[in-house]
Amino acid sequence: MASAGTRPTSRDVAQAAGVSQAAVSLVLGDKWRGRVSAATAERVRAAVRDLGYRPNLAARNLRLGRTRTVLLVVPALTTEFFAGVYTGAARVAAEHGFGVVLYPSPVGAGPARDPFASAQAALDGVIASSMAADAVTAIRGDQLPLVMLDSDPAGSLGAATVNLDIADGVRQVAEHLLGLGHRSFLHLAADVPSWTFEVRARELAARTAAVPGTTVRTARAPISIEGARAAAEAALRRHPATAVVCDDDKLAAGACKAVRRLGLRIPDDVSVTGLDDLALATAIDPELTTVRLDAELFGERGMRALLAVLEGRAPDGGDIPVELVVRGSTAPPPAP
Amino acid sequence: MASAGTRPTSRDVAQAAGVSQAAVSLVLGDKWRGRVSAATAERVRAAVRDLGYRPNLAARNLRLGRTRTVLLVVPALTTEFFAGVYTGAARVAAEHGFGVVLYPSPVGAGPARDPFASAQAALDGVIASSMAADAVTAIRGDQLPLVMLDSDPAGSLGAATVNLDIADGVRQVAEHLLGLGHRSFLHLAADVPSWTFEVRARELAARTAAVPGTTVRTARAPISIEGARAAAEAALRRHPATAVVCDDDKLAAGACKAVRRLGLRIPDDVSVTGLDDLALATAIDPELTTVRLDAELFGERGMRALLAVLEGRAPDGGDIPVELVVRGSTAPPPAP
DNA sequence: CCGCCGTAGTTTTACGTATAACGTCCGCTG
DNA sequence: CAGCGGACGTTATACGTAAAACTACGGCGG
Repeated sequence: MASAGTRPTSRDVAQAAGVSQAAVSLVLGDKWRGRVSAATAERVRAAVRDLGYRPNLAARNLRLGRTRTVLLVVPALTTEFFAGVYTGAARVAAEHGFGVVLYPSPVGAGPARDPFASAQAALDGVIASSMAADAVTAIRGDQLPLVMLDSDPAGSLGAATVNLDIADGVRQVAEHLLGLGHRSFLHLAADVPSWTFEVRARELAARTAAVPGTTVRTARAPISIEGARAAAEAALRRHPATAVVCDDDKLAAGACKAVRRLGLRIPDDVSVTGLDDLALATAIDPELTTVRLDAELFGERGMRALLAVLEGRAPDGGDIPVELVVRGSTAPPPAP
Repeated sequence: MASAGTRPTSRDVAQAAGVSQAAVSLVLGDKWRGRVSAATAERVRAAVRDLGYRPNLAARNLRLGRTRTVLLVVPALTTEFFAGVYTGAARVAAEHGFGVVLYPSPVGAGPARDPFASAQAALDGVIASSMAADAVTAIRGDQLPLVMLDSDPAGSLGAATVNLDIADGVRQVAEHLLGLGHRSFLHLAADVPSWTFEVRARELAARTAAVPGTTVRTARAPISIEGARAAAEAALRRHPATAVVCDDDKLAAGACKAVRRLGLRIPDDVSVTGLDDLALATAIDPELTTVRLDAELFGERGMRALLAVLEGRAPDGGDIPVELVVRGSTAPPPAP
């Protein structure tokens, strides 16, 4: 019996059950068939319960050379989007006996201190949002299996990638607004250097360029409601537009405030669209026309891709489809 | 030199530098003064850089018997509040060489599967939100140092607690509304069994009871905008009120939608208050009068308390002050 | 000249687990 | 009846690190 205050080890269990430490390991590892009698196995399990034994994970990880733990690197958790990503990833991970540890990259912290130093856990692999890419560069030293979420397939450090079909989402938004008759756009862009935001800009430009007489101006804003409000208000004051296309729902919420400040109504005078479909989208009035992203599926696919890499298989590709959700913030432009 | 594909160990470094493994450990642990010459130490560091050596954390954790990692157990990450808690806790942790791992307790998952099985990391301690208390009961088996956030000091499983002064926040809200002249209240309560929500109800009842002629009715709602809207709408339809006090900002956003659905205006006909001061509070129109909680300080204090417990010191008490933020959603009630 | 201390290391051990390798005993088959 | 294989274990070892215990040597005070 271990002295009080010390956690019991498998050896303590063995002693209590009157067997060797190896037998305990076999029973707990469920590898005892044909090696230990059922009666002995039950005696071991009883001793485990009695002593409240829990295996020392550090020792197990050392012995096995793997941890069955992966790190999910996300930008700051100020949006519930990554909650969904985590949920999806964690579910798939659990099905395969893995755990997921979250590393919210300190926002704007530059090329972050090594995430491993911070999340001291020993890891088998990493899933990283491209929005936290600067934190990930530190990972390249270690040759840990890596999956990038929403990253440029070309320049993704050679890692596997899983992407949402953002281009299709922007296409749907553009065609919805063009179909309503809008011809003058403000693109409220996120002030974040990230491939996925570049895709938005590129696709919007391409779709509007296809319709003659259409103008698109761009304003950049930090992803915060107040920052977006200020940027949108300034931009609209200089160059009025009938449609404001925002890179995400938070920016759209700010844009709505800007429009109202200018004495205009939504959607009668100005239409506004978001992207994400957060809770925020239905909290504001009118509710936001936006693009729904399936965050959980995103996380699931990310985890599946990482498992594939870990097992030496090729991750299966294919972008994740997205869906336009039309609500009350879009309508035909006012008659001239 | 380790064979390609294998991570170099401290022994590989030792061989490359022409010293013993122990010397490497001394140099890396910064305990070499008087034990290893400066020249040799530099040779070791060069070898570390050359080989790209990184210590095996599993081995270190096993050897030291501690991990310098703590677990932060939170309810689902669907609010940015816990992002702040994490940030604060992680900052303090980093100052002390600790890392923080996040475990978002699966919402409504009942007495959760052992969080350790999920977050496979070996841990030195746990900080847990009382809203994820059911997940924490599993922890009691292990005698890990535990700090509870916003938990009943009486029934907190004997763990240290750190609390926000929620009672004071509710008091400020009540006096603000009573001062404006409101006498008929609806308390939109969170449908979550948690001590901190009980405190809200108790304090609101106490403050309003002090003013004759005041009525308070209670409606319970799940913490989601749509759920809150439905609950508030039904409650207001049965018993009109001039002030809706909500247990958090999300509920308040739903309440605002309910009020508008009933054809009433905010704040002219009905005042609404929240609690949290999330981004949501300033996203809606009018902006929400609410109580600002300092999430980062909360996380900081939680981590400091855990460090105190780990070092055998007594955590210093004292609730964290909160602050009423008056915005556009509250005004005097309409004249009768 | 002896003992002692400081410097500069090395050798050895322990952390707790998983598993390969090794023993027994016994019943059965050829 | 020799021998063999399955059931039921045990013994021994390795994972990579940190640190205690040990070695060796040069200089210096008494």
